[in-house]
Amino acid sequence: MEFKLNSISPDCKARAGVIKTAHGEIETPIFMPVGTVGSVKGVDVNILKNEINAQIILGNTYHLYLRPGTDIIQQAGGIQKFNSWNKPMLTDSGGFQVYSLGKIRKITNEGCTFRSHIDGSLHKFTPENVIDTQRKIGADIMMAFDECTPYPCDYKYAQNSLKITSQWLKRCVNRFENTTPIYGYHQSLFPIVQGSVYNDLRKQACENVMQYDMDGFALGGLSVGEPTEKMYEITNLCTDILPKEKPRYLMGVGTPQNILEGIALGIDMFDCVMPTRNGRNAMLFTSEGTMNMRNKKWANDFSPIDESGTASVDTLYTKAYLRHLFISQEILALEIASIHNLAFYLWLVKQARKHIIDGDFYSWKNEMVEKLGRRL
RNA sequence: GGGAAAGUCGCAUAGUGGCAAUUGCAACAGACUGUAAAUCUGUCCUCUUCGGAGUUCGGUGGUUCGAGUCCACCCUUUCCCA
Repeated sequence: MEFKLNSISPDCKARAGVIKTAHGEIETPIFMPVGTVGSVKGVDVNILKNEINAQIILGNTYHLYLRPGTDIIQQAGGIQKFNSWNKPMLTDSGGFQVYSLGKIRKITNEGCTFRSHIDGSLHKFTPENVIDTQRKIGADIMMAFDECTPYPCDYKYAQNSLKITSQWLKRCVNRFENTTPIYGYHQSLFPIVQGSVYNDLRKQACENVMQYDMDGFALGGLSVGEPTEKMYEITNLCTDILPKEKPRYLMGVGTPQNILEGIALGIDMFDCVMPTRNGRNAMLFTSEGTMNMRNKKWANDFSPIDESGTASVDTLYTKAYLRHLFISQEILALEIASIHNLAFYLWLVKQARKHIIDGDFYSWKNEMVEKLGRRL
């Protein structure tokens, strides 16, 4: 994998670059739609490519391991063939499930045992088998196995968790370096910086991950409930330390505002379930603010969903119709909202990139953030 | 004409002497950040300084300390027999 920086903002840390992977190029900063089980919920691959202009999507090791299982994916020739996406993919390691499945998992130094959320069966994830599984899934970017710490998280817990995550990283890297891709193309491994909201732990975590010459670095354990300012503060601290010539990925972030601020702080990659999940729950993000499409005020608003939207659904359908679909619990509502939100997110990062290259990102960003926070 | 059953907060339901009154739907809001989420939460008779206060269960009377619940009559609806 290659990363080339095209330009850096004069008045903040925003960067525009290009990541080259075996499945194609990714222009950064980029938002990566989440497709946990190998599918971006409610959105077909053609729409993802042609309407949304997605360049890379996520999959999840834990979910794909449980279903359909790595055998099937291997028989298909890797995840990009299995889901017909055939473009860059990234798999999360299951580290987030260490956090989100808190009640049905147990962490040890060795790894983490999970109860399947599907049938309750017991499964053990270790840094080694998580790398093996990600090799079998075949994403271009694999994530190290970590513990995404909860918030609030006391210092002692964060410190101990970071110790485990660091040990796991060492084992992940070791396994990564002693295995080869199954499908003949290069796969990268991104370490994850943890350390909760503690500056010294984060600094220590950054220095720890930097000892490995990996293709990119991620910030994890943020946007889990901490104050937004804290998230920015930690992000800023980390991007000051992490190597400039490698992509930085802020995991699980976030709102459109979070993404623009993240870009200003030197982040290149983002992913979040928000555009799809909130879309399914009737929330639309637009350049003028957010809308709850279930609200009565849209009942007879026959204006386009988003006049300035880039997806065809934005001008094809009206707000009143979309509200009707949500109220009637029609599956089409979820699809339209997901397409709109993802197209908006991808439009947003593309604009950000353009303004970074043009050199006026910072002022544009401030203007946008103000608008994005509105409630329509 | 004769007989039977039933009328509860938008709709549908629960309730057979201590209830502002069950549940579902609908309605109206809110939440959602590396997806156990097409999910979850709240409001849903009126007013409220959120402590409460005031009016309710087809209607009118009555029994009772107390009635959606018991009694009488009336009104309405449904079904059955002529």
